[in-house]
Amino acid sequence: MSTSPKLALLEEYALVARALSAPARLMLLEQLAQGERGVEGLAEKTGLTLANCSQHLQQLRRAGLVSSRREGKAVIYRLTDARTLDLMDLLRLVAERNIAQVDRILRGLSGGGDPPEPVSRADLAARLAEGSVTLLDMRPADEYAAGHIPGALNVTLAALEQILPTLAPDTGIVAYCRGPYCVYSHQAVAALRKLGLNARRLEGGLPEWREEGRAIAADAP
Amino acid sequence: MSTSPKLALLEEYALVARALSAPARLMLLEQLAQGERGVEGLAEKTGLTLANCSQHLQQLRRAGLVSSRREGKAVIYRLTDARTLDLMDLLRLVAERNIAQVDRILRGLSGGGDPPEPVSRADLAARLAEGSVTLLDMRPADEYAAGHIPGALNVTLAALEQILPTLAPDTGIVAYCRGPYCVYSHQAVAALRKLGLNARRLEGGLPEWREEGRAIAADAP
DNA sequence: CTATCATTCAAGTTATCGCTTGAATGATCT
DNA sequence: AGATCATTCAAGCGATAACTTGAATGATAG
Repeated sequence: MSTSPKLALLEEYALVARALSAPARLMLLEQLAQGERGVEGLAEKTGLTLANCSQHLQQLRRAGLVSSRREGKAVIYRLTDARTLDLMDLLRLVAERNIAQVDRILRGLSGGGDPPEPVSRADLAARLAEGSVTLLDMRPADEYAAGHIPGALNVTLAALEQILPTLAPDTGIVAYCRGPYCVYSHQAVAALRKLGLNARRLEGGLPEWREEGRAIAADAP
Repeated sequence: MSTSPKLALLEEYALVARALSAPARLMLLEQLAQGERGVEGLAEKTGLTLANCSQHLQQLRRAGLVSSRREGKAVIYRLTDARTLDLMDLLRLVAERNIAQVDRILRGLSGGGDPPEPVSRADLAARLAEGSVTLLDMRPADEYAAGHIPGALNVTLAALEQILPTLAPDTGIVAYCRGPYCVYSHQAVAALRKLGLNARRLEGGLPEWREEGRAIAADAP
């Protein structure tokens, strides 16, 4: 045999890991976790050039993390299955627990202080049912339109202060965004707490919410 | 800020993935899953040169996957926690399900036919308790000595045929080795089935067995 | 069939990785 | 303290990865 089967297997496992080893590809996966998309849309969202984006996507496909189908002239990519999300999540978990630098960055995002515990998805669902919470969706408008948690208000970071007066002052605020890799909800919570408001992040983001089979609202396409 | 916090975070997550993206480092992790070890021992087991092995270990440490402590002049490395094992396992799972090449290699290891379903650890424990199984430990003798499943017979692949006559002919045979990355038990089962014996692999390996809190026997050190 | 559009391929450049070799630490032992 | 041993650092080499640019492919629309 040319190379031992054991090494051949390890090469393949390593290929999967290597696919996850570039920030650009992690960004692509985060986008795909929001829902399937064509190459051009992904390139635009991530700021990659078209050709570069296509190459990254092919690498992800070789690793089995994403799949694609043709639709007219467009090629639509999507996460192969929920295991891809699991892998990303575990990767993040290991980094958060074991790498000091990650802790520093997260602390910086929270404006220095200790960030409050995130709200679990079950908790949020319960509080939404009884109407005792203001829910903010911090993602770009097009992603909000493609699907969001029912009752969520779509706000950008920049517009955050402007909508504050319209909020009921005594309900808690929960912010969410794309998911655990996304920093928008961190930044929103930091900004709100600086203003003395009782704000917390949702644990995970929209993909995790959807994965659990919870309700999703979407604007007509 | 020099680079955005989001990118900085992704760089760190990517660092963890990159640590898993070289076959040499996966081998090191497989060894460390057996138990902690010094650099020299790891170099010997994996066939890496000392300096190279040390560099790989440092990369794993930067990623938070392994930790180290000094003991006299030796530096002992170990897996940081069970999450490292989880990550390796998920990596393998994605590769097995989504990469056709992996299937081909595994089929080749099983001698062409469809490999039989592995035996679960709970099943094995039950059958060991009632004595209705012959258990083979296919790892090198020193790893067997450092810890093995009680009642297991230590055999090398080469010596497999010689010990066959000593086995009770009507009990099932279960083989295990280092864990899911290890091919010894695959090869043992293929060889035994070729001889018409009822042999199956244990699901996972010793690290998973230990992780579940099951009994381990060890020779006196 | 030709034109068009989204995507992919191919070639080239710069940076990084994995490995080797030889020297430098840093903790023990006499 | 000096010698010894395990490990780490540093420099150098060949191979590979990421990104850019420009051309090729493949499906649709006219």
